[in-house]
Amino acid sequence: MPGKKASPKRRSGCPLNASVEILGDRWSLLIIRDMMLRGFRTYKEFLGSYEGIATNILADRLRKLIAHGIITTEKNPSDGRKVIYSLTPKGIDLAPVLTEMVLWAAAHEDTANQALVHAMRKDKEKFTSAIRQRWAETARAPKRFRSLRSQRLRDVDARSARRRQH
Amino acid sequence: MPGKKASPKRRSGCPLNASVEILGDRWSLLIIRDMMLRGFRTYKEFLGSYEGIATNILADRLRKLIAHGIITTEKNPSDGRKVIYSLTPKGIDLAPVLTEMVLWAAAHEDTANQALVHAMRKDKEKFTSAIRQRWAETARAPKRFRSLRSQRLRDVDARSARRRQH
DNA sequence: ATTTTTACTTGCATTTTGCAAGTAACTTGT
DNA sequence: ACAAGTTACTTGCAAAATGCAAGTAAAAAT
Repeated sequence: MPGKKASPKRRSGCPLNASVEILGDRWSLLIIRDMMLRGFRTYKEFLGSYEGIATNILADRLRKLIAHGIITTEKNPSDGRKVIYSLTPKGIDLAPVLTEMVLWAAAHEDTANQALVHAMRKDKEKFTSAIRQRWAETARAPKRFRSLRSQRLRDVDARSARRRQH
Repeated sequence: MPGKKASPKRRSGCPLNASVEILGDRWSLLIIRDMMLRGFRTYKEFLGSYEGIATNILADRLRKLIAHGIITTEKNPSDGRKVIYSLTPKGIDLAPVLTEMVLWAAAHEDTANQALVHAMRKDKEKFTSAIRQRWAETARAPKRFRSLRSQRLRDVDARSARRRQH
């Protein structure tokens, strides 16, 4: 397998350890969520997400996700300021991880977003393949991300407006 | 639902955010792994695990996992020094999360433990229910944890001996 | 030409992590 | 009974990661 490279200093060869070293922080998976479920593709969108990531942390996490081959960047040809972030196949493959984490929390913690949870619980396979499908579409036509609306993270959708002003 | 309590200050109601706030660090899921897959139940065993967690961090993580209802403690009646840690149903329900994280890393990173990965990939349902089953057994008879041997994390099993001496 | 937008970087305080060295309660060996 | 482990931690301190506010450069809009 050509793409598989071992990180120079990993604590162990255990696959779970690899996952935890790559994704085990408070922000990386939320960025993936925003891309996968909300169709976010720009720095500004990530910054505006409800949980309120700090700009330096966001830059750092995006850099690391790129380094791990989970996302890629390209310039927006119609607007030279914008950088478009996309999920790679490796990134899209995180859908099942995300799904299980959502279902676990929904089952055991007090959380919002019942619509999303129901959709996931009803048919995991269908849900993850829908994400895959939708992402493949938007890769060609980056604008349309409408079809997921009804299943989106409502509380996050509600107001992305809680960002610190300066 | 009686058991579901919201953490006082959570960044958002999104279930993924809840998971990430509870499990999103470099150690918590490794402790769960050691309990679930290796049958570890004491502080000393966790300390000796291959990745080499620091003792103060371990104490902190165990405290937090208890606070979140993922594990519980009881004293070993035959040896008053020992504390026995056990997974709660909430903790056992992390098996699918763990499984997907293992499969993701196995697919995209250079990792060891092909036996475990094959077993998981072949039949996820079977694997997680086997863990559930096995844990239910060991809850009654804490000693026997033999049946998982063949599927265990080999590199972790290999030598738990790399602990810093002082 | 000036202002605004976008994607960042920089500096600094706070928090978390990691390492080494204790310590208290209990058990084991003599 | 008593010294010597064992076990499950705690404490102190240095290093790294995080979070906040402010700044900057390039491109676009006015």
